[in-house]
Amino acid sequence: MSNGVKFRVKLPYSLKHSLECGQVFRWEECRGSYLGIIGDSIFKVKQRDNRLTIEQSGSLGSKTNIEDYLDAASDIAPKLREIDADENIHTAIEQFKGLRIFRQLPWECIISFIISSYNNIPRIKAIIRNMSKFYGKRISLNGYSDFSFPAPSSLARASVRDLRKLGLGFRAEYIIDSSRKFVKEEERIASLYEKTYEEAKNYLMEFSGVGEKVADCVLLFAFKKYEAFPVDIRINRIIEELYFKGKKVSPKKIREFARKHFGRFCGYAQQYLYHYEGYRRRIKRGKGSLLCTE
DNA sequence: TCCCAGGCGAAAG
DNA sequence: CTTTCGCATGGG
Repeated sequence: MSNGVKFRVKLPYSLKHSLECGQVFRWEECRGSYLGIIGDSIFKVKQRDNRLTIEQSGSLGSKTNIEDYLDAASDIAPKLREIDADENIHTAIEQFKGLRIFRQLPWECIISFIISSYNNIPRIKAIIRNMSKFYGKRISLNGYSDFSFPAPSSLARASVRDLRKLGLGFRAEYIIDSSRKFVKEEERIASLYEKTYEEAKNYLMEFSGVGEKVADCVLLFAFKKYEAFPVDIRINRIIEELYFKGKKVSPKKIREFARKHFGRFCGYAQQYLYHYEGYRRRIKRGKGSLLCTE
């Protein structure tokens, strides 16, 4: 069974760019719609102009607030105006008009980004699929079937051997340790919404496998801390190239530069630049003919 | 065979 | 304080 819901969004809003920019790992394009899994539900979402049509598996009483997750109620134009500090970011904003930062569930976000470390996106997705298959439960929507994200208690009980078999590698211990901590301290996690960026970051970095970058991803993608600027290899590279003449710069310096240069919503700048960097690389590697930005 | 991937933690400088 | 190194796994 499924429930249909419609939302009006304030443009610019791009479901496509938001789902494909690398902030989420469990969404797939499917004949003009997108199918995704959040918590115990499968969602099917379609955008037509300023309207989102959403179907959800399970009951209406489900605790996942999809409108909030999809950032369907806010207007990003003011934020974009604030980060629009130069020609580079301006181009990225134009290129991916409507890209939104969603609001993910803290649990799923923490685990997903622990898995993301020293890894690539196709493999991150595959590992999360595997994990869900073995530690989640079967769920379905309109004949389409999949598995829920594993519950904290399920992963807390897993063994290193079993997790390694799913391809987690050296991250298996991180996942188990962090799951146990999460189970013990779930109330503290919820309280992070009211904490400052620094306080919340210090706490998140107590989790095994969570350093500065992963903590910043969780703060940005699950807690709406838009001053978080996650610096991974791609962001490091493109900031060096665009703002430091290609000279080597440490992640710490990159973060400090970004916070000053793009302002209090620098997390949004990060996501546009991250997606923009991937776009530029694809053009360079393959079909260099279309839409060269030089 | 080498290189890379949305880094982290521990060790060394 | 900053820099360096090992880490599992799979794809290009």
